[in-house]
Amino acid sequence: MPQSIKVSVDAVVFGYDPEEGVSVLLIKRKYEPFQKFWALPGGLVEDTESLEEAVRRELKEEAGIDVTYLEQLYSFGKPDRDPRNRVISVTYYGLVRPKDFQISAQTDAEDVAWFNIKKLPRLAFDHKHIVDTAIKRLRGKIAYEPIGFELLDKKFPFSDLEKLYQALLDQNLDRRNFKKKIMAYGFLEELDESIQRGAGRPAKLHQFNKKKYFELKENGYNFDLFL
Amino acid sequence: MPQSIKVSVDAVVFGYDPEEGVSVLLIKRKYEPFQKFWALPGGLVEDTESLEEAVRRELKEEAGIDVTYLEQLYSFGKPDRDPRNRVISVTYYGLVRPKDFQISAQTDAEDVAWFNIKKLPRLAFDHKHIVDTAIKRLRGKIAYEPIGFELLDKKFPFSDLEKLYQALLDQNLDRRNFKKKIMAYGFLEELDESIQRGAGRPAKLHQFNKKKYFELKENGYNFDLFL
DNA sequence: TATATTTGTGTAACCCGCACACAAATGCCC
DNA sequence: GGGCATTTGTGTGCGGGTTACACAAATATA
Repeated sequence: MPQSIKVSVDAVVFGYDPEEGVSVLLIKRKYEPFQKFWALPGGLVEDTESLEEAVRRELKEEAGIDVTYLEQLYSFGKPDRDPRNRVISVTYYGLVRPKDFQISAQTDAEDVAWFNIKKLPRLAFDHKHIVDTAIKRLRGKIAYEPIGFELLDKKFPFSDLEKLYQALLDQNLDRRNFKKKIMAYGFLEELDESIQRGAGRPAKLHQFNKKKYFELKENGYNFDLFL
Repeated sequence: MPQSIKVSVDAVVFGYDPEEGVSVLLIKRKYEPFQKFWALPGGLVEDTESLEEAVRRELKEEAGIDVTYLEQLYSFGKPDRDPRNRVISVTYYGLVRPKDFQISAQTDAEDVAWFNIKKLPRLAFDHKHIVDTAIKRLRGKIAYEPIGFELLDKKFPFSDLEKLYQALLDQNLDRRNFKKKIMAYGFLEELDESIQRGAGRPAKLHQFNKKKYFELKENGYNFDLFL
């Protein structure tokens, strides 16, 4: 008896906005099962594409976005996770700057939207579980790799970074110590430009130097930020 | 056109012996492709079993072992990783006490053996890459979770633990500081028994207290051992 | 009996993480 | 225009934890 398992990919795409906090991209299902439920973007892998290609294709097709950072999360394979037939899902999580894209519902989707990770709706299939796994992973990851920058503008005030970490880790950070630690690594550059947003003293813009980061990493540097 | 992708599981099972170092369990393939090549134990997932069940079944069938610790590693899905047809492999890594089992080749396998991770033979498919990924993951993991004990006897001299970490991390550790740090966590108990192996002063036996570990973990303790 | 081997143990220096408060620059309201 | 609210920006000191380091104890072996 030949195997009859389907392979799909699903993506947890995170976005960030200093005002809105950390969000996840969801699509509203047009068809059964779980019609009108919100769900993760994803779909079946085609025979000739790699897993990562499949994810990027689906994200483009279903929501019209390209992620700047994409990493495999976990593979979910319980026999009954899809009521129709056996589907194992290889999941990924991605980071994106929401302002860079105009999201829009395409075929198969009735709607597309960003949801703050603290205010998620009911999700289809085991997608809630997948999102939880992704959040846990992201929290762990930012503690030892500077991927947070993928969520910020190219140039950003330092407070954006601080707020991002606070939103992700759900805890307050001491501004002075945080800046000291980050700047000590040497991959974050302070620019001469400033930006003014609302009230308060203007903030100097900062920029992540990816090349410098990789140089340091090559030389066996390591980056544990916090406990 | 329906999808025609097969799903398999493969396992990187680690074993340890204070004399031999860290080893991986491999099987010698009986059939093409890669006939007579060494490869990871694994095989196609059956329609009704979960991924983890599939791994455990294959390990039992192909090598006659039960692992004490098993965790998902990564899913490999390049279209051409199997020359016959499209197969994506969900891989796991496991830990086992080699002495607990008498490994033996079963159907499909011409032979089964432990190979020191520093002296691996050429491997079939992309299995070399999988093993490398597993080693990297294991190295990372033992730095923040005490899973090393799964590789040691229930009762062991402290030097076994020290040697295990040195073998895994490929670096020397200061005995006094290492013991201080480990014992400070409070989940390792020093017993009254001693053991004598070869020359030298007899060593007191130690034992990992799993229950205590989980208590500590519940209470929000965390365990980063080294940089 | 002497030698080699392995286990077992404490202290002092140093570095890093953490706590902590006030001034500077701007917007906004009156 | 002045005062107030808001946000950014910056340094020091204390304490705890990590690291470096050496010698005695217990046994096998020659």
